[in-house]
Amino acid sequence: MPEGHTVHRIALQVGADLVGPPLAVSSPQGRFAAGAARLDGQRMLEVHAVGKQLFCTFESGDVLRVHLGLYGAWDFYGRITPIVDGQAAVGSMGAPRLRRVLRMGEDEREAPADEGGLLAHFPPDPVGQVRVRLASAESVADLRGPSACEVLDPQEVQAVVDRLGPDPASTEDLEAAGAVVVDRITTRGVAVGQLLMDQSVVAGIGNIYRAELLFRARLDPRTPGRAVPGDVVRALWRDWATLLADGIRDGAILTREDLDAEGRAAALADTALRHWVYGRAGLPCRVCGTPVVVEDMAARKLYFCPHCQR
DNA sequence: CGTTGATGTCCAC
DNA sequence: TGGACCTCAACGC
Repeated sequence: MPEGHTVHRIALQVGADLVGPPLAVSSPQGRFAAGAARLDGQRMLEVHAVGKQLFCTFESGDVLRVHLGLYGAWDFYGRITPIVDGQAAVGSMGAPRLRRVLRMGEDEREAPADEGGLLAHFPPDPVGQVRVRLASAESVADLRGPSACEVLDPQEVQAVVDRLGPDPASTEDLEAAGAVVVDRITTRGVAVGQLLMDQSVVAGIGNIYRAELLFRARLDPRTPGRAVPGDVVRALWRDWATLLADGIRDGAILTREDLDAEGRAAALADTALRHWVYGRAGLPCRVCGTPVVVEDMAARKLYFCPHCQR
């Protein structure tokens, strides 16, 4: 579920509803009891995402670092402020609603407000294994299934960030960041398909964005980094910035630029229509009709069109 | 109702 | 390189 766009959306949601007031921080599951006790009662001053990492800074200077791993998720309850223009902008007229979001899958699930009677009472009882609950008087965020959840000091945060490549959604100077990515790709003998997944090369790309970026560039994922022209890497970086911004806006990975408004709406409603090649092994390439290939690359599934991507 | 696999990363061998 | 982590939807029977 979580490629970079998801984590940036979570940062926006946490920022909208949990930054500011004193928070009750707990670990209903118990596995984060010590960390929760350290944060309990503090205000969150700031939250931001870098790549797939989420950082929440508290007034003591403690920073909560969360990585969702393969199947982590946040559930929000209570006041949930709309975060994105269009459907509903931060600070727009859109009224906050009682609902639940960000539950598994590429899609954000908005469950009926009364599902399972969860919202009959507020705050709702934790469901299942909740590693951390952040609760204000009006909003609750529950974290489940993360691969990382820990309290760091600012120096430790900096060390984590320093190990990450650029993230276009947390970088002011896109061109300078692009130069870093060009250097980190064009000097390596490793396949470009592997390098795009390497968070120390460029941050936030996961298996779907990897496959789709390479298709959009018509680039063979197996090409060694040093065999990819610098301007092609530069274009990949700019395309990543575009796709990431779209993903943060849409709450979904929709990479097809061939769709009209109606087609986009259909694709947002149906994962099977969203991608050029990801998840389409054996199905005809949407451009040339050649069956899409899937093969293993560094223990992950790699999808590509053997005709278009040469 | 049991099995499988997934948008990720780390660690031991 | 393979397993562990830890969760749940999708699928098969």
